[in-house]
Amino acid sequence: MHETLRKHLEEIIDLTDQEFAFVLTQFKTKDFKKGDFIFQNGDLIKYAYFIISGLVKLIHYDEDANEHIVSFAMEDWWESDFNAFFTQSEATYSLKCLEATRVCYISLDGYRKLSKELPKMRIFWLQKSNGGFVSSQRRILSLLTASPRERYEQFLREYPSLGQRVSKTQIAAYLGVSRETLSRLYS
Amino acid sequence: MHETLRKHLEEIIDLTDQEFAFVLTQFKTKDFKKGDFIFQNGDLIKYAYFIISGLVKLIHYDEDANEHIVSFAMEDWWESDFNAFFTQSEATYSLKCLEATRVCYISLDGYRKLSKELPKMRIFWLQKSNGGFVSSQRRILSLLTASPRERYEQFLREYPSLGQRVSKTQIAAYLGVSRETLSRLYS
DNA sequence: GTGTTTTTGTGACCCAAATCACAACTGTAC
DNA sequence: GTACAGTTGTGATTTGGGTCACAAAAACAC
Repeated sequence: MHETLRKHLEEIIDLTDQEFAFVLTQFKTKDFKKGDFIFQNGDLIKYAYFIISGLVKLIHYDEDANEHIVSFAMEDWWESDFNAFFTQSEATYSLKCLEATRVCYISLDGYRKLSKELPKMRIFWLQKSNGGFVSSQRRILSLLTASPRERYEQFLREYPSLGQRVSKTQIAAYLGVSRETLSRLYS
Repeated sequence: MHETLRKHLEEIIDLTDQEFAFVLTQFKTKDFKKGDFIFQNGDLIKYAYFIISGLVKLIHYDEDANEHIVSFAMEDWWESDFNAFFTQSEATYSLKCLEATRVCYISLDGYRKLSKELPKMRIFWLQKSNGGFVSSQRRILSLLTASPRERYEQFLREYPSLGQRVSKTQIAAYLGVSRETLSRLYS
């Protein structure tokens, strides 16, 4: 099971068995059921989560309790309220499971310890962070320029598997359109 | 003049005079006039830019040649088409000066050399990258949830100086609304 | 299985924002 | 100074997408 994590790390950096064993000392594993919250808006965020299996959504509730999806995350992705994690403060987002999900999670201390004792982890995290930044900018551009139909097509192109795995209601909340508008796009 | 860069780095990491001197060997400086392009859509992106003074916009042109502003960047900010920079490929964005602008720029080789010889530079870049990611997510949320008026207010709160420095037309292209709609917000 | 909740499609209606158009008001160049 | 380009406000008109409402179809619980 930890092989998933190892393979993920080794896409970017090489690790000896000892090094990986050390990495693992900083992680714990936990299972969540469909519908569970990994954390909620207002919680103190102690951990960053690596998803071994399953599917989650990072959401924000507006004043009218409408849900907006900041991102989906599935197998092999990292997720957290990273602002709250790095500043060890309270979440403005919530993380909710769309499927039964298994995660490995690490504390900020663990994160720092790994960075310090195993400097190549910083290379790993830097690359992940850059990747996240670049894809956020792509999403901003999509929201600025594209019509609902185009956004939906981009979404399907970018995450083909999610087209099936996730309800239209969820996709609509991710694209920033109403459920009804999304429904009418392909009719 | 290089003091701007040094102070900026030292907000995150400490540097000796020698270390900073080494950092400087990897940078060059260049001046641009108002209206100049630092790079354009299609250019091979060799550099990342640190802005010493001035103001630029990172833009994308859609099929109808309408301009959409992905981000503004001013004194003390980094900017580039980071995807193109890290993969040494062609820009999908353009970077244009809204004011006369002086930049320090660094190549990907320089970036790597610095990271290697001065590992704390990785700490610096990781922190910058995380910051960029977090603020992009905030912008995504704003585009998903907020009305044009709210987005404008958030913009003024986040970048009070830009409210004066930048024309309404530019702000509208950043907020994703038409010039006319923005104009009607405060009348 | 049956009953209940969630998801999806579709119609009717409405409104916020886009678009088009024009005039007044900056600048800034020479 | 005059000329010219860019910026801003504001009206008239259109339209894409939101909202409300309801029914069919899946998914889930027990």
